[in-house]
Amino acid sequence: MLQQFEILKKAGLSVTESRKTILDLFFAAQGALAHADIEKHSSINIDRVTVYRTLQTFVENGIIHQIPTTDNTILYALCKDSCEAGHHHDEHVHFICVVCNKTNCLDDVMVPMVKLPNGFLPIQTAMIVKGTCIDCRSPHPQPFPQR
Amino acid sequence: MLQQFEILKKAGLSVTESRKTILDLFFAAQGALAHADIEKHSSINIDRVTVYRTLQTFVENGIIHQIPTTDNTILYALCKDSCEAGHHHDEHVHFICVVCNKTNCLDDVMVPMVKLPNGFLPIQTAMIVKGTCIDCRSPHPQPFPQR
DNA sequence: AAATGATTTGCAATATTGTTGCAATATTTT
DNA sequence: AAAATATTGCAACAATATTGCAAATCATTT
Ligand SMILES: [Mn+2]
Ligand SMILES: [Mn+2]
Ligand SMILES: [Zn+2]
Ligand SMILES: [Zn+2]
Repeated sequence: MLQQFEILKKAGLSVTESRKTILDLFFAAQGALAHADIEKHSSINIDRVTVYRTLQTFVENGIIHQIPTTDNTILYALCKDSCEAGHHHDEHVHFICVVCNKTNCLDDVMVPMVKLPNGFLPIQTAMIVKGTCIDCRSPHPQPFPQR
Repeated sequence: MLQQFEILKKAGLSVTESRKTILDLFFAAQGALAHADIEKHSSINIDRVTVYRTLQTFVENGIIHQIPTTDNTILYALCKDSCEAGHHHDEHVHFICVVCNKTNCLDDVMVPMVKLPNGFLPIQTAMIVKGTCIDCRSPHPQPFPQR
């Protein structure tokens, strides 16, 4: 209830209904969200355009980070406190379950360093692991794929 | 001239003009290609739909592989010989230059292993490094961004 | 609390990107 | 060369993304 307010304030952004609502969705979500997940969420009625602009603003201000995918989609997930505008600090591994399609931030698994050939100067590294999550291999798996 | 023919034959695919032409593009390219790069290539006149279907077929048959991105796009690059239908074998690092936007397969840089928390069973791992390439830091940089 | 100015939002219009069915064409097999 | 099979292009459609602008909301000042 108060948390979104603080995050937006800290980022120097106006505190609007849309932004609070979308932040809420991220807090409630068990994994990363795509634009479509937000737009099509049942209990929400925010214009597509506003969703686009909000996500962009949040990325630019270090509130959420992007996760690359291989399906013409971008996933977004909440940043940790350490992220700042322009300079993200979340080089953790992302895990995409190929069964339920849920994407987890493995906040405790850092992306390992890797030695690049001469001439390539790294700025940021992403690591995406595809596989199966525990829910999808347990005796009582999720009945349906998520996305 | 003969190479595309062999690749298509080996994959058990019909050898068609479109497929040979698109394969040519990949051989000529200095980096990975997006759908749009192919569709809009000057010296080519293949229907959008055919490009979609060709890329899909090539991926399914281990001729090209996908590279995840963070801009509602999928990049594609030629596979090495070791790739087979259904089972790709190219867990190498990909480098995206943030200046010229060229994407390189670093074929010799393997994606490092990483220990996951309990319950996450990995199948495939991707690693994308963003940074600047040598061309874009040399005294005579590329005049214009590519994409 | 009301007024002011700055920012954000929704709408409409448009552009771009992706999907599907089907007939015409090209390729492979006989 | 003919038959069988697979691919292509077109058309229609669906989904996704971008832009300008007026109305509404939010922050700041009085
Ligand atoms: Mn994350
Ligand atoms: Mn590659
Ligand atoms: Zn799962
Ligand atoms: Zn470059």
